[in-house]
Amino acid sequence: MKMSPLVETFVLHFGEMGGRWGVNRTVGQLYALLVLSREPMNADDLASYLGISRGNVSMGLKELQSWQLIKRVHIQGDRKEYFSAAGDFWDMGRKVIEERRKREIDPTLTVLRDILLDTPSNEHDIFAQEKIREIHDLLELVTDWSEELQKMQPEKVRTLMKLGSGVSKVLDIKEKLLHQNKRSE
Amino acid sequence: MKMSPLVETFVLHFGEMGGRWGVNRTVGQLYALLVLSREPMNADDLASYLGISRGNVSMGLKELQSWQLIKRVHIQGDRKEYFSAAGDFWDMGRKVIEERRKREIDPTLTVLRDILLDTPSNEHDIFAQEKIREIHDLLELVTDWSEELQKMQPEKVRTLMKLGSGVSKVLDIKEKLLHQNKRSE
DNA sequence: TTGAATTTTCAGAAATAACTGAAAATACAT
DNA sequence: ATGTATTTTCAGTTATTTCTGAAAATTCAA
Repeated sequence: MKMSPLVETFVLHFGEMGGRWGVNRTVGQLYALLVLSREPMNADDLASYLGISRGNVSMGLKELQSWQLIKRVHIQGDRKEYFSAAGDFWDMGRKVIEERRKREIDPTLTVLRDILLDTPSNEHDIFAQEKIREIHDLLELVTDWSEELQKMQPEKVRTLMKLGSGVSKVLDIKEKLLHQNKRSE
Repeated sequence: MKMSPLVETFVLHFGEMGGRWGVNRTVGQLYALLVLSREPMNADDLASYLGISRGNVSMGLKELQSWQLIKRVHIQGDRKEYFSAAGDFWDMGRKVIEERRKREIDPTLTVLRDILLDTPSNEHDIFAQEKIREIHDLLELVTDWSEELQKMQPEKVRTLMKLGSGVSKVLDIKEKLLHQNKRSE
């Protein structure tokens, strides 16, 4: 089976990009194809469209499910399993960020915390530990913040982003209000 | 030459993580080692500490320089070139985000824009194009915002992050002020 | 210049990751 | 239970990435 040129361009590009984000080409292509199709698809269709083996599709779908990016769909009178993209692209962004944090940042924080518990034994290790503390604190700040953003309603986040550089001014306003309160206490 | 256990733990872990972020293990290790050392190091030292070939170090240093994460240092009376980490870890975070955007998001935006210029020829392509527009708009919003953050002073960004979920309240206040102004016009 | 010290390059080797396809396992209808 | 449709697994193959080390290029002092 063949994809339309429009779909094909998107799917192939997304496959390449998938490689850069933590997933392999196939996983990227599978997801792209499912996002663009209104109807759910089964593994055979997917393999045929993408020109890859049945086994490879199975692996890819398994991974996408573990990322909760796709969902199984049952179709009346068909024994095959069908799949479609779960949620919108905003959800997918969230999932990817969350998952990457779990796999990349969290283990690092754990290692850094362990290192910080040790007592440095010489001049050089004291310096190293200071640097590591700096890195640890920054990573912690960023992950905490990203968790907060995840919890906020998408609409709020959108508003915040649209604000652009205006956020700077809003922060100033907040500062001013704070000082006023202090003075009136 | 051997690293202290403290340094070694950090360097090895950073190497692993480097693999996940767009760089290879060696590049990650080189950077980690340079960050933790007060004195600049030359390529031979680095190769010896990390137990890798001279050529590999040369490649790695070249890449780190292209990312502007390290700087060359000349040392009096020594013909060897020395290197040290450029800027603090905050800078490095910025560089990595910027570089990744250039390599991963920007090309995608270009492709998506091209696709959006086409006129869809059937029902299915119309649906696909709608989805692609959604994705395009979100990616654009996020990249624009990330550019804004890059331009802001680190201190401001830090304040914003520390605010955490409080940002939501600040946004509400801003809304209220806006409405008041409108009413009083 | 010449030559020694140093860095860079790159072909081939080694290590890692991705993919295929057939066999094993599972799910389901009768 | 039995047979068939379907999915999953995984050993072996292929493709990709990373690394080595020796040769070529560069830098610099004399």
